[in-house]
Amino acid sequence: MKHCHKWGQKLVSNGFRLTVAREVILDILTNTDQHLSAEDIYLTIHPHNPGIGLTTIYRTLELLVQTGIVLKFDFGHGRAKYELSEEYSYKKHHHHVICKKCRRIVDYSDFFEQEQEFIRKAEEELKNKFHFTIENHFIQFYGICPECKPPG
Amino acid sequence: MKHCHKWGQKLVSNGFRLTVAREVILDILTNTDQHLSAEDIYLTIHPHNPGIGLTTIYRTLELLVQTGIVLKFDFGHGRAKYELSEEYSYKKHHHHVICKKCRRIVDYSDFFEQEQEFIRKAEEELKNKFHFTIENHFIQFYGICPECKPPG
DNA sequence: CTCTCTGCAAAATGTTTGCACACTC
DNA sequence: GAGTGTGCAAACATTTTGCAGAGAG
Repeated sequence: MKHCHKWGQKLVSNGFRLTVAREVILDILTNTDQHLSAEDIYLTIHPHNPGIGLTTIYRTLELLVQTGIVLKFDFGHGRAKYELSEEYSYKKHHHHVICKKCRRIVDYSDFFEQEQEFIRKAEEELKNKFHFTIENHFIQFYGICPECKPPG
Repeated sequence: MKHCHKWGQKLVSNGFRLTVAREVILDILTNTDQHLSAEDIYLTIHPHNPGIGLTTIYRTLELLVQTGIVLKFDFGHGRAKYELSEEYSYKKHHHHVICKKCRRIVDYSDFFEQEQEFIRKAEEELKNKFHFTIENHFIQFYGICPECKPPG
């Protein structure tokens, strides 16, 4: 067993078991650089682990979101997408650029200094003005990618 | 008839008719400061216009999104929410702060200068780096509102 | 008279739940 | 054994679609 992953400890310390299904799902999420839907994960897993059903995937993802290991995104395309949260991912914190036509999602993490500063300040301002405790933020840009752009 | 609304002209000039159902739906959207789901609109309309069905509302909203009159939001709560786009709304451009517990959505449009500047620059950068044509952006902060905060 | 728009009922889609069994501690 | 975790099938909620009729130009 490879309890070496940070998320393994997190799960166990939260009183959950590190089952095969959960390991497999977390492995997929760890080794992809994409944003996967429950079904994406199911299809990836299924050839090697036909025993793991869609239900388990949904339940595991919900668990992982609750535990803060995974982030759930809604890009408005009818199905939720999941990715490891910054703390458990090799990827840096990033925002998303989404093509309205082909639905391609591009990560964008080359923030200029201003961006970090903006977020920090915005969260502070929201705290002062609305007394919200901000936990996270989603910044998404929608547009047309070069491939989908009409020629000319 | 009150063809006076900006959206009336927009619809007609795009080759669509300004029907009663469409007018009613647009009136609701014009006169609310909330983010309405298809069902919200249906329930608001129904007492006065029992003839307008949910299907029509969905079809109208889709039409309005295509035409750019309405923006569709997905806050991850299972149903899409709609509001007039800046161009057709009395409201200023704004971002959203969402309570994770009670799902309350607060608009937030008191941008400090930095925010506008950040968006302008980000869009420019995305254009240069990924050759995306950016059409709009969604900035959402998630957290816990004061009412939902555990006391103490 | 044509073409858009609409309601109804049915379908489709993504997600959740009930239940009985399997597995771990 | 007690309690967690799971698959299957069924339930669910939201949204979409087929079709035939109503209404506008």
